[in-house]
Amino acid sequence: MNFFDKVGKVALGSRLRLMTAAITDDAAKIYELYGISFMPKWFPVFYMLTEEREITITEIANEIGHSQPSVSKIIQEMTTAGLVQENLKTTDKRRNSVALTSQGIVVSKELKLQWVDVEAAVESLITESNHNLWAALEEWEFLLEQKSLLKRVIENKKIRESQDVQIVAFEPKYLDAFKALNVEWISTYFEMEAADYKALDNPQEYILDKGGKIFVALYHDEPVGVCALIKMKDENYDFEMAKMAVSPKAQGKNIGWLLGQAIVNSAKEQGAKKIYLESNTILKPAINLYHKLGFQKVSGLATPYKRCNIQMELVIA
Amino acid sequence: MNFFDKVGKVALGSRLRLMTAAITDDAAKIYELYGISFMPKWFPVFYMLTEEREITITEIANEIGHSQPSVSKIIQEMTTAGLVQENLKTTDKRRNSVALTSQGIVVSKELKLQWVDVEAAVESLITESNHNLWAALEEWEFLLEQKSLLKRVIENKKIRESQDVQIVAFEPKYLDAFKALNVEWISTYFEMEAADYKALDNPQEYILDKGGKIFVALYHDEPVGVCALIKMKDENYDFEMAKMAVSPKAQGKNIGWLLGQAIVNSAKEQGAKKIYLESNTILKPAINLYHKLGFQKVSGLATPYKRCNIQMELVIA
DNA sequence: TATATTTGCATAACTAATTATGTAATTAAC
DNA sequence: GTTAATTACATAATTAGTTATGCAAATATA
Repeated sequence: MNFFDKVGKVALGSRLRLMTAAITDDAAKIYELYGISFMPKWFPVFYMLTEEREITITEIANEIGHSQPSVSKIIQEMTTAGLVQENLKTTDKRRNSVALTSQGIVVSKELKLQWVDVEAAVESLITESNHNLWAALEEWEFLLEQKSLLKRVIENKKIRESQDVQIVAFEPKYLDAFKALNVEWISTYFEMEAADYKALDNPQEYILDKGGKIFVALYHDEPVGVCALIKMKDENYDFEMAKMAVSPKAQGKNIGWLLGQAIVNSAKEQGAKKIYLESNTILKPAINLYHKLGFQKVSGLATPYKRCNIQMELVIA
Repeated sequence: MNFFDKVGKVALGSRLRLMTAAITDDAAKIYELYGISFMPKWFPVFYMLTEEREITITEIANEIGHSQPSVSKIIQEMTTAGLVQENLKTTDKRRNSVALTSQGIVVSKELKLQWVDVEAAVESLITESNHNLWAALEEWEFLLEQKSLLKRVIENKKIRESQDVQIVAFEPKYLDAFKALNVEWISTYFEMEAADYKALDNPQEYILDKGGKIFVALYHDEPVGVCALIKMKDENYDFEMAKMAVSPKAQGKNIGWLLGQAIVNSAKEQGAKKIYLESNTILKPAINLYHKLGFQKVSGLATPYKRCNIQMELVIA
């Protein structure tokens, strides 16, 4: 059984590598066949020179997708072979403007015949096949430019891992985690304040007994995130979302989003009309998350926290 | 405008190389993302080890399409990293039978999660695209195994060049070429005989005046091949095809085939029923060509040539 | 059974690319 | 008009593979 059928599409890179090797190995033999002393790797650079009368190293590199040092070396080799002349007069003395020599032009004419034959051979392969490799490459270049493979994998990882995350209601055994996770991030960016200690040391008294809720995110049964819904004594707001903390070790698993949704759903169930929150604009990913949850910036409320420089609310439809 | 749109499909190799680079660059970042200390290039070898409990270096190399030294080095690296154990007991002491260590098995379990995510990402790309890159690669591997790109290019070259070949009737100005081309090949393989000199020195008298024909193949107006249709005084045969010669410089342009067809067509026009020829079995490409033209082996006729060890005839339908 | 050939592997040398780095020339910023 | 930043390029170092080579073990052959 074929290796790639066994491994599956994780091996796309390996499969591409082998196909590339097969094609470029044959390319080398094709150059031999036509008896032109020309190295296959020169091809893209040389092609550019047949199109543009004069062009600089960096321009070529950008156009053909090679690195600048690669083009630099190839130009040197082709100069040695007498195909290219360097350092043509330019106003900018840093630039190395290059062009074909008359010998280079002769070789280009011989090569053009070869290119016609190769093009015809590739065309015949495309015609014979059901799946157009050339078109597939073109399309994939576009798709990967829109969203790289890396980004796509990150998304899949997030989805898979968030399936392993459980959001559960607070229990006394999570008391330490509730405090530790909050202390961790607060003391990283700010200083702990009196109001923090009150809530973190006595969540039962200050949050739960007053009609609030605390949710804990478990990843493989380990508490890695917490968030509280705190009853407010305000005519405008029913609840405050506060004390959201996610362990840095567990980032990238959508845990903030899952906790936020649990909080919002719980508020809805309790008939809340508006949820309030306080934060700080240096916490960009957090602010971003609040936006995604539907929170909008507001202002004007008093706050016991020094670190608060932004206030937001969510109006429940 | 995109480079590849401009160049055309000659640049398939370059385009494949860039796509391969894009994918493998992202692969490296993906390994980082999962925090597993594992080099991307280990992947195919490592995968084989997760499938087979014990396997030798060469077996892996054949399976994954790498060279043996490549696998050898990768195994050494993975051994240093503690993932693989080498030199497990085998009867054959040349063989290096390798397997995962217990640590390797642990890593394989972590990697399997990653593979699932990557596979899903590639699948999503395939779904989004009209042209299935994975399927195209699979198909092209098959097509290129059937007939390599090199072979396909050689065919195209032949076709293109045979379009530049003209078959014309003999004229006195081709007298020297007619002799020289024949002397060239005859003296390479055999020795010139008396019968050769008669016909080559006096084609007018010995061939044309007796109702025969001579055709000359011109490549860029240069005579590069000749062939004669000689009237026979035999009850069975109307003509003999003889004195076919193609310059080694002009080989691979289908010239033999074109000359042969001209001869056969001319014989047909003159109402011939059977054409005869003499040759030698060491001239394999020639015998092959005669077969393609429809000649079949016969025997029993007298011949003035020492070098003749095979006789053939073409019955015209 | 001695000898030749083949096989399995490691090591060395090479290749075609890449990133990293240094330097001179140019452009921008104060 | 200095000084800082940027640009264009060459050179060096690195990488992931490849072929070439040599040696010991195993197998085939005379």
